[in-house]
Amino acid sequence: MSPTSGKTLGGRRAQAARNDEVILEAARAVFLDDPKAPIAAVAERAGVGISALYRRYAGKEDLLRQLCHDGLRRYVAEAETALAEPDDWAAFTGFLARVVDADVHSLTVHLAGTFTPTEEMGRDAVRAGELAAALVDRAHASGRLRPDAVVHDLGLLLEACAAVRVPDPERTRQLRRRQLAVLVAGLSSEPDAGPLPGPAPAAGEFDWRWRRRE
Amino acid sequence: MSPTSGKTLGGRRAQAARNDEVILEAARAVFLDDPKAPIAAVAERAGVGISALYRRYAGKEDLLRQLCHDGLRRYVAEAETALAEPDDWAAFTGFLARVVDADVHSLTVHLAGTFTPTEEMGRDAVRAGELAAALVDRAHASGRLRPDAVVHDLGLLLEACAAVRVPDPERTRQLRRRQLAVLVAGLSSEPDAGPLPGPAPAAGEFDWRWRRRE
DNA sequence: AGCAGAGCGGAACGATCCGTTCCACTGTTA
DNA sequence: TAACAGTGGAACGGATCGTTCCGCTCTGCT
Repeated sequence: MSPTSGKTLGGRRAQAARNDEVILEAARAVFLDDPKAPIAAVAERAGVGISALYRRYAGKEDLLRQLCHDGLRRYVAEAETALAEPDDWAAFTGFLARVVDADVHSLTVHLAGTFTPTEEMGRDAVRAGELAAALVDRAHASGRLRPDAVVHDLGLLLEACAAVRVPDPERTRQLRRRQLAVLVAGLSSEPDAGPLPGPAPAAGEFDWRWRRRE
Repeated sequence: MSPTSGKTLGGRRAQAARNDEVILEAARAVFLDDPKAPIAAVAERAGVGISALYRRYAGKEDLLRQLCHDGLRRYVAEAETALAEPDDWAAFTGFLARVVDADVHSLTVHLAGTFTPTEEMGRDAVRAGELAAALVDRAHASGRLRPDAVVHDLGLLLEACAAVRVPDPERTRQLRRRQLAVLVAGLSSEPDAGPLPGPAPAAGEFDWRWRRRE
């Protein structure tokens, strides 16, 4: 059986296909950490040479654009998933939680402005806005969202959560969930249900900021 | 009367004294906007030459350190002012509002790690932590702060507000106040009092992100 | 009046960084 | 075994930035 037929690729082709994923993953991690990171950092993180990058993307801008677009699509997908949820308030809060967990906001927003967007991205952005508006409308309809909250407050809220960042990704997720809980409680018109989630932020947890960055 | 005597300096000396302020102000504005900004940008913004900077500071790191230390001192000062306020909850919220308005968090945190801190800064940082803890204790004592909130939640909260940024500084302040209101409401154990402050974020207000940054 | 020098503007320099290109090499496919 | 897709990484050229330096101006003193 020829290696090109069937689903399983062997040898070099498989390596190349795997690299597709590895590179995207590395790029995501690197540019989330520092939007201005050099492209060589992506290659290093992925454990590949620079050529492997330039074989797939016309240049840095192309990679950034793709990455950002992926984030936007993820946002839209999460919104669609949320709209399928019957409970209005749960749809709203679940959407926020998943978007925060996926770190989508950093991808779409902090990378914006570093490339010229495509028309398709513009369309997706409009659609993202519409879906978010629908979620907010339903949250309003449920009566649990305070009346003076508007769609674009979501932007501030997501920004606030994305701003929370510590070296450990899992801990970052926990702290963001906690932050989100406070924000959602603040947006709710009803008294809060449970306690704040996750281990509370501790004393030495932000000292790393003061370590010399190179 | 000799220009060197008395308080009023004339001519060149006055110009120099004025430059002291102008340069610090420009540096604040520039590095708040972009912590990695070149030193030439500070000079340009201040309307002076580069020499005027190097006459006052040994180098970029020196300027950054001073700027950051100023922010830290401002934080401490605001905390002390707040502690003089009789009402426990008002002291807490007032402190947050003033720190957010002064944009102190960006100065101390986003500049940290770009210079080697002095011992005095370490002492001031400790003191800042103590004062913040005192404010949180009093807020807890008032009964309006939800019991599971801790001192270091303030760090997250301030970070969240600092993350809000639009080109216009005054509008930035308004949006931050709104964000702060949501967060404070979320941290409060009692139902919220008034509506969210300020004009709500509007549709086209975040499009600037997508404009090509140079 | 005249001089010494503080204060300053901005060109020039050297170091570093970064995106991109290029070439030699390797394993695979036909 | 010939052709080539895929790759690693050195090398290049341009850009950026911190810092230095030189010449000028205006001031304050003698």
